[in-house]
Amino acid sequence: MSVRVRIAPSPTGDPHVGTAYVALFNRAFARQQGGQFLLRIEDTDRTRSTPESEAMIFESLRWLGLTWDEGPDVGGPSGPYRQSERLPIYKDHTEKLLASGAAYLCFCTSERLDALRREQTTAKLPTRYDGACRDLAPAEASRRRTAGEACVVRLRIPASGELAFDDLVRGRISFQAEQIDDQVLLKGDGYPTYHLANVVDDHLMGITHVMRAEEWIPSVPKHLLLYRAFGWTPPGMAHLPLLRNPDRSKISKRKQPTSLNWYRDQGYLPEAMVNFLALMGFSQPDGKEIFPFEEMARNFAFERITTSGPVFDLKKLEWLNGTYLRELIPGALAARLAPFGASAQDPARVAAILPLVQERLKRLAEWGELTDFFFTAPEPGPLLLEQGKHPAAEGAAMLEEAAAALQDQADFSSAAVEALLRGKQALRGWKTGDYFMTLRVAVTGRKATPPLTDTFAVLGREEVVRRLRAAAAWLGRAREA
RNA sequence: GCGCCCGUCGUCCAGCCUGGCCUAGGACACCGCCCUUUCAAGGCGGCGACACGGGUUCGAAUCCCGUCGGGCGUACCA
Repeated sequence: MSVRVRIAPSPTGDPHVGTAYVALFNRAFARQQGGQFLLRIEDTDRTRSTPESEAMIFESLRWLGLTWDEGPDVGGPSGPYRQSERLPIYKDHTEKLLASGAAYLCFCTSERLDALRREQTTAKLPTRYDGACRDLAPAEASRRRTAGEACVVRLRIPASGELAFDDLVRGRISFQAEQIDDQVLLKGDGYPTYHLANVVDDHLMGITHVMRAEEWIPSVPKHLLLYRAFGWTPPGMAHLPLLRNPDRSKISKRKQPTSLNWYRDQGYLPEAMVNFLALMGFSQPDGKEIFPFEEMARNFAFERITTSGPVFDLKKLEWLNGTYLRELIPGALAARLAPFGASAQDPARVAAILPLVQERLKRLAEWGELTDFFFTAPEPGPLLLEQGKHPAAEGAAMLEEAAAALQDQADFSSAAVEALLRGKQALRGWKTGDYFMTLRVAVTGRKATPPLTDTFAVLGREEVVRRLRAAAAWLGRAREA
């Protein structure tokens, strides 16, 4: 039987990094096994689901290259892939459960339930449904339902017994039935809860392995009971660790960026993002840390997945991104930079700058701040006074001399300019660091830049001379003041 | 509270299943040095962990028990 796996995100809010994480692992397994990877939208929460959110999920997963074989937008043999479009299916299955007694109708109001929960909490008791409707006579219950009384459908959990399964990454996990609550399966609005929809869909869609986050482990026994009640064989289950904030709580937007949009806008490369996510809980047999998706798929194994929750470390992501950025060929880098301002700039100039900033770029969004002085002359300012131990007068002289010499320099290549400047500096006995830093600040307005003469070559003679003179003039005025 | 999951450097990961090869290895970060006109990149080096306590064993990071710690769940949310 061919492997079929899925991710089942809820379209609420921004596309979450955790969704991409789980998608990656599922897709890697499917790829390795030559199986299918499906995308199912779990939009059973009517109050929180939005089409915008769904669209962003599609978009960001595609951005990461985590595409799916079947899904709401691409179709497939097991559709519909949006749970809101499968309501009759859940209804039918609920009726079967009701008929067999595996589930029952519950007429308790949410007010009563809330009060019950409060009492249990203050009494330090486990908060659970008290079973008020559990033993209603079926005939009586269905009469009340037909009469229009509001109700939900609850799963009837057996009074005792062990519910266990073998997690593919964690081994055997078991629960005692008495600890489990009679879960709601069908809500008052006729929509299924996660538990019902998830089990029914996974079965009907032929899912062979459920790989999802650790937070779902406690709901497995309910699912097991559902599979049993329907007479179905449960799929293999693998629970991935939960991504964590630096304080080790479950990753959340208040403590850490979680939106895939944010990572895209910051200029993290999708391939770096995928590689980084793979590093969270997965490792290559040879210890290699930089590898593409295909290589992850090749070596994927449940045994290679870690059980403890990894902290999402932005620092390491940034490093990884930098390594991917450095490997890009110039044309590719220029294309990636287009959305970050480069598309509005002179392509020839951009191309000339690229080799100078490529190894200094950690995120594409840094492009602007790293290169603005190539496009706009800096305003001479006090930073000029801070350079070296020479007085303002001498600084002005340095700049004037450099400007004069450069003005007559026909060959403006980096090497030629460097030779000229070094000659000047040696002749005058100026300290190397002092001299070049003064020139640097004069021409770029900052203390950290790509190699100076390379920068000069890109800017061109006219521009460099103009900036040197402007800075010298400023220093001259500063001396008078 | 109750249930479940987890516990190796600050962080990610290797080692654990199949005890000795571990005076615990790699990566990020940090610190220092080298290269160097600055910043990067690169090279070299440093700092730094088996949560604790018992047990099993000739021998335990590895097996068992307990304690402690962290996390998740405990919804007509997923």
